[in-house]
Amino acid sequence: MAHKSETENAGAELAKAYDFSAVEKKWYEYWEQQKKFQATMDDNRPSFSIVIPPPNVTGVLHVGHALNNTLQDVLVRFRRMQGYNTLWLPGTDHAGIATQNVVERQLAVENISRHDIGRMKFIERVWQWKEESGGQIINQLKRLGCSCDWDRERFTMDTGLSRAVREVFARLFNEGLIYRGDYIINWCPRCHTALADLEVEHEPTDGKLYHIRYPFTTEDGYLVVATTRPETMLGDTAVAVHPSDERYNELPEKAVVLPLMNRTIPIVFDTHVEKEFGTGALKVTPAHDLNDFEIAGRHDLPALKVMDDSGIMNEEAGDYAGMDRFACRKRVVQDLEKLGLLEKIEDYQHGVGHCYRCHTVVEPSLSKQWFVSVKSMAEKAIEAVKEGQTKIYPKTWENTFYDWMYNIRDWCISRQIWWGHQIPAWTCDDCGEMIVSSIDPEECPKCRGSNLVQETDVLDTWFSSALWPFSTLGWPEETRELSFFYPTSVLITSFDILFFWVARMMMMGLHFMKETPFKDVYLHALVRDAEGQKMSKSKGNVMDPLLIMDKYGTDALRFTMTAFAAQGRDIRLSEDRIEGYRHFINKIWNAVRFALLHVRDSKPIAVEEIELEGLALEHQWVLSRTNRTICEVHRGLNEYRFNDAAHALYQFVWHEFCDWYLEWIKGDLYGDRREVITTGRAILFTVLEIIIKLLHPVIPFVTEEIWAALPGPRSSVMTEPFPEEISAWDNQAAEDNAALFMGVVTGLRNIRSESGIHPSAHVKATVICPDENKAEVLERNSKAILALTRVEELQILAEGARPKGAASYIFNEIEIFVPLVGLVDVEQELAKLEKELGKVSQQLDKVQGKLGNSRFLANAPSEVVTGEREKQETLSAKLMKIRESMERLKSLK
RNA sequence: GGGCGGGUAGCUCAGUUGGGAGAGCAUCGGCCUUACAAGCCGAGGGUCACAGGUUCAAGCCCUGUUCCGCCCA
Repeated sequence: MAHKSETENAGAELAKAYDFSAVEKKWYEYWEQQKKFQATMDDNRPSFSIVIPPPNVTGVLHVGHALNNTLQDVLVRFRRMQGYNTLWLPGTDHAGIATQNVVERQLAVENISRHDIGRMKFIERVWQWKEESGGQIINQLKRLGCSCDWDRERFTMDTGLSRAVREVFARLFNEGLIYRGDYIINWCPRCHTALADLEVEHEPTDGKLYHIRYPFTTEDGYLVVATTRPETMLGDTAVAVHPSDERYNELPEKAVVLPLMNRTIPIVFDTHVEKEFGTGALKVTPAHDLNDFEIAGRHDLPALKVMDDSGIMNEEAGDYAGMDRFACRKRVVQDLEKLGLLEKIEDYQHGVGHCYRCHTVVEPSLSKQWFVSVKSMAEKAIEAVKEGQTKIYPKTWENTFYDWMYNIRDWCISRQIWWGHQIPAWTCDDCGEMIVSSIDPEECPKCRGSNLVQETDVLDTWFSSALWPFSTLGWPEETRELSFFYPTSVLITSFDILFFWVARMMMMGLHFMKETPFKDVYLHALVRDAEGQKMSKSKGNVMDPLLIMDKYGTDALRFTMTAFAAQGRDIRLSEDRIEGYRHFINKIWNAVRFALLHVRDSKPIAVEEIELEGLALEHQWVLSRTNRTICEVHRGLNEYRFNDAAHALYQFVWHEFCDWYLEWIKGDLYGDRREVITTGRAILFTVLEIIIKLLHPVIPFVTEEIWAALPGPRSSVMTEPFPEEISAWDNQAAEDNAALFMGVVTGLRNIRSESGIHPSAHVKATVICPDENKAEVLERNSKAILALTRVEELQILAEGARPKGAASYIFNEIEIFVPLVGLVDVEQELAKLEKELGKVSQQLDKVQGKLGNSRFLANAPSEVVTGEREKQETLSAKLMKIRESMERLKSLK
């Protein structure tokens, strides 16, 4: 046998433990350099595409990203290996408010505000910040191993996407689906901008419910209204009651005096008033409450703003002008108290809206804003899901999706900030004409004037994100990319942006591309800490994936994420789990080290060339198991059951390939029969290669390192064909026979362990197996049994006298004995058997109960009945053998 | 108030047309057996939240109760 010299690279010895740190960097650089991630566009291959949920340009990688992007990469690598034209398009989002906040904080250090430097300069600063420190997350995604096509990286503010945004805006405006108007919107007094309804987070807050008396104008008496925001009363223009509320059937007059302001305001009747709330009388503040605004519209009431954009009371607030809204609240309450107009104060828990960016309490406020009329688009999106053009996984989210889409309200898209896509609308200073256009107009189409002033508001960041699946592919141009990759294959994202993003992409995609943007949507869960708490900086329970990768390696993190990604359930992550999967990575590494000792001079057999007929049981078995694992991995990944795929791999690699197969074939490999050695090596090599390929999408780094160390010429495992089902390998008989073999081995090990026989002690064993075929299987594999159990001598008999002083184990109809000359602990053995007897007879009772039931026999399918009959036979045979064993032991006493 | 999800071993969770309760970790016992102590071998551990119903048969289907979590108003 010719040995290759130690210096040769292929098949070189691997280090004793896997050192991921050097390996990860090396391979990522290699992949990037070799352009392995680049999308292909071959006409004769199917396409698979994913657009990344663009992280905020201000973002840093958190565990949620790690989960999200691991799952995407698993699918992308899987499909790429399968030969699809695969595109994973990366990029970042300009994150209007968040980014503006970052740069404003920077300016604050220099003691300047954005207003000091003006809009142009400020935007320059933001771009400068973006170039210097934005997009850190891109490198962090690379660290995670993401195989994105980096040459196609996009940014929501880049030229192409900005063009798409303007195009969409202009078209929707011309179609009448974008309009501008005065409505109540959510205003953040800190960010100085409007927010969409979705951008407001409602938090249960312990507040007060103030009951305030509004006296009648001439008569004695008063109406009592209840409010949680008494400062808004300064802007009240009416009081409303329900027309069928008996308490207010006979009002002395139809007006009251607004306390503190001494203004007479009418009492109106409106069916939208909740009779059960408070006293049933509602103060109406049209400029600061959505419901009130709607009531005012029905009754033609004026709207009076009493607060400015910073939450400071304005001149309409009379004596309270200049006060902060919360200070004003206190003062108003004090003053009412003094006037004897405060009926009572109750503790009251209610949801208070906060800005999702800065957490300031949001103020509903009347304001002129731009809106998208989404009703008709929402209907199409609903239809697309109902018809299955887009499938949502897990399916349970479909209902939530419908529910929200049916109740959708127009989307406020204007933001009063500077960083973002400035709305492409101009007003002619000369004639007042409004011009909306995708390109900058040079003159007013109406009066030919050139004094055009552009709208200062910018668009909601989600407006540009909504276009992501087609704007990134070159729309509005009809590009080759669009024809290849739109609609995308699947969108993978977290459920918490189903409405923010997914729904809006659906609407825009259907509207402009006439086709849903993705065939599937997979919504994954939230990553929580070990206690199930949401991770947050303020709680201090965040786990930094970068530190995790430093400590345990990227592959360990990725495997953990994949293994825990069960549909519909949040992930509780703790370091213990990641550590556990690092052990798995190391296990693979060591299995390969072992294999390399043997396959160095071999090569794997081409799958179709394997002669299954004459193969030894261990090989037939492992091939059968390999094939089933291939199928399970396919199914798991096809159906987004990532955890199933990961568990199938873990179970097979560790507990079948390592624990059984490798131990089993040692006898072959270390034996002296050349053809046995050759076959053993070849099969081992074949299976090993399949395993590495199967694992690659989940754990790309270690598999690539291993792949390179395997003998033979080879390039990247990334571009190897992914293993497909090999149905010829499916072999139930081999699996049954292997189970028999394993049962006997386990029985012997059990006896050794339970009887306290030291692993190095020499023992002999007897197996009584009445079934000829089975006995023959055991006979053929008896050398392996000896090796795996460290038994010296094994007797396999069809029948015969059971040894008396022996420990025993009963496995189906097979009895296993290890004679313990004079050493057997009779009491202990009896106790063991007694326990076993109890278990078995309980099982038998259950089975006999069923078989004794005529309705069971009549109704159950025949294979179930047959199964129960077989079970009955096995169990009663076993029971008999246990009894016999016990008799023999008792005779020793 | 409305909707959704969950309650299965000590912990975290699988359990896909109803038909033998599973995994990982943890625990206990024994082992440095020539790939791996980041390992190997063996073992123990569950009224599947509770109550009822459908069925020959329920962790799974139906009804109710209860607790926890999330979303919306």
